[in-house]
Amino acid sequence: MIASVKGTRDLLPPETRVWNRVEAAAREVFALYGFDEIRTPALEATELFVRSVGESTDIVHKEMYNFTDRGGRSLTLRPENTAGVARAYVEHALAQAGRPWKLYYIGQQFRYERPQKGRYREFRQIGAEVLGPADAATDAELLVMLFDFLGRLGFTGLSVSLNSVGTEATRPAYVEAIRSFFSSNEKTLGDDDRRRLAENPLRVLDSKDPAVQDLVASENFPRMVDLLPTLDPAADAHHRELKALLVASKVPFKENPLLVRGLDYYTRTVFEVTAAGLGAQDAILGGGRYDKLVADLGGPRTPGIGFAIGEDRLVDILPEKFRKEAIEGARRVAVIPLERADVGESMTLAESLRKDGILVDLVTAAKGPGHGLKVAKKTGAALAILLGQEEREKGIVNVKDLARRTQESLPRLGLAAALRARL
RNA sequence: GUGGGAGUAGCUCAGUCGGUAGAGCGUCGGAUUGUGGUUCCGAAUGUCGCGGGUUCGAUCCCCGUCUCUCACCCCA
Repeated sequence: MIASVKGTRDLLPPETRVWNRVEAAAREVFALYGFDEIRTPALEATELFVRSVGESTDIVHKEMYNFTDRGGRSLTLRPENTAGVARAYVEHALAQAGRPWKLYYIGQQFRYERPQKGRYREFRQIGAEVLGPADAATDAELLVMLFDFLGRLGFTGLSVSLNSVGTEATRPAYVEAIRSFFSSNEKTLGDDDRRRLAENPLRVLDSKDPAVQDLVASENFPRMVDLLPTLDPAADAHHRELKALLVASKVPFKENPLLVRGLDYYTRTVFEVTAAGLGAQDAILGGGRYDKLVADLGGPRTPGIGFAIGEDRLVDILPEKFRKEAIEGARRVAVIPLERADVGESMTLAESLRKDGILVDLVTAAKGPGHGLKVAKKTGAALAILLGQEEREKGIVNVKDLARRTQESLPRLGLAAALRARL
């Protein structure tokens, strides 16, 4: 047997119904906010991720599926989708349109990691990006849209963690402050945190080491939000305006001065939503502003902000009501011809019912009515229509309610309406 | 890349102190050839994850490996 490759999985019915409903809700909500879909290739030049996601990240130096193609090009299966969107923005000179671009995507991403709960090598993300505007209202609107979407899925009690990590201009000063703080506490740092401090200092704020967590939570630990008013008054004003807008829009958020993001391109606003029930991988979505990314990719200096939702994780903790409704879906009718001679008539009947908008599953190859009913029940039909010689001659059908175990004879004329009343 | 747990029938699992395996559910056939879910009878399940070692003999012990799973790392 050939099995699916490590860290990938098949999504089978009826689970695919749930995924489809989630994606349909995303498309619906995002459209309401003026977003359009963008589809970028799963395969990109390796250089794209090196320059955007950043060489200091694990994603780039050990988690990418990259290979050299037959033409000698270094290609990579995208580990995230923001870089691809930014690349397309530059490549197609979208800046020339003189308008903000509000884009969303739904698609597979690939990272070569050890799989665990909520973490796969092939996973799906639903994301949105706004390219152009840099004002706080853009950030706020994006989060309003996000919670509109989450609310539609039935999530309650979720809240977004919010922080500002400053800009490219202020980052070095902040990193310096972090390093000097730890210079006196270096011995409490483990190997991982020592490495972080050297390679990607902001990540130390994310440490799971209790001793380090205590230090980071202590009063004299430098926090970006505290430094912002002096280091970068504009970013500080942006941050404060965003918070005010979120309060006004009733977006549930919590300030978290220790929140940082793993990707190098984030500036100013960063946010994350975590949820219970996902084990150690508890972030269902993350995002932030990336005001320098487009310029880094050779485009015109264009600010941007976006989020990416881990669809696999989202589906994993989806409220039961939404999941149930998606799986049960529209109620269906099974049409069961009793004999071979009844198949033609059954197909005609099925077609006419479908024209009236009824979901019909024609059960062919049934070995007798008993077997046909069994199959109908197993495929989840609500009603079963039995059609044989006797029914054909009388111009009726026998309709069984599979849940109630009742049967009644109904005339062929006006059958669709009669069925709809029973579905 | 590191560490823990697990791999036996389609599914959930039991079992053999080393003598090539069983239950329930499901599937298939029949009782009932135009009416299912109840009941009864019968049948098929499977290189016991894969490879090697020890042994007269390994599903069981040992080693390796793969996959799943949880955690670290990292992140959605």
